[in-house]
Amino acid sequence: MRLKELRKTKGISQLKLAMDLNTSQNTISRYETGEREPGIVELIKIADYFNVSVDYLLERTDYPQMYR
Amino acid sequence: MRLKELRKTKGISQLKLAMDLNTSQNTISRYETGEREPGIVELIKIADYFNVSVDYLLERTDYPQMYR
DNA sequence: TAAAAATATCCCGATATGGTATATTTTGTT
DNA sequence: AACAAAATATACCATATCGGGATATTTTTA
Repeated sequence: MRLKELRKTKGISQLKLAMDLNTSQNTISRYETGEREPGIVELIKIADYFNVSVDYLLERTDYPQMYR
Repeated sequence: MRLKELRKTKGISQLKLAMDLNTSQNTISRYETGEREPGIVELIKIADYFNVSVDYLLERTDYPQMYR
């Protein structure tokens, strides 16, 4: 997950992100370290928050172009 | 999830899909009925299988264009 | 309309998840 | 450099969620 990178770019702390997403700081930490994985709902919340596609968030760059 | 639709388009049964994805038929059924949600790994497997983006799979059509 | 195929659901053990609390690390100030 | 504060990571734990096997139900086919 490109979470840490996106968060850093936005210049916010795990705590602020956590509050904005209605979750807790340690949960964000775990996503970033890869210790835990968010469910689909949370995944979409995160993508929306940073205005990126889920594919981008998941670092899926290597897919065909005319990909729906 | 646009799973049922994709599967139907491909004209395969839940069982065949399950075997191809190394899982069981009831798991596919539950994804399709929305009773359960796949984790990220499974989600990506499914997107790859059908050659679609995760966003498409998740029916995320309503996002800005120059979206990374 | 009976058999076969496909799909949905029940039950259950195993695993993963998220929260609180706490430890550790990093950053900033003097 | 030393200390305080902020930021991040980890331990423990209760609970939720997951997936499988078995089975029920529905749909398709002959």
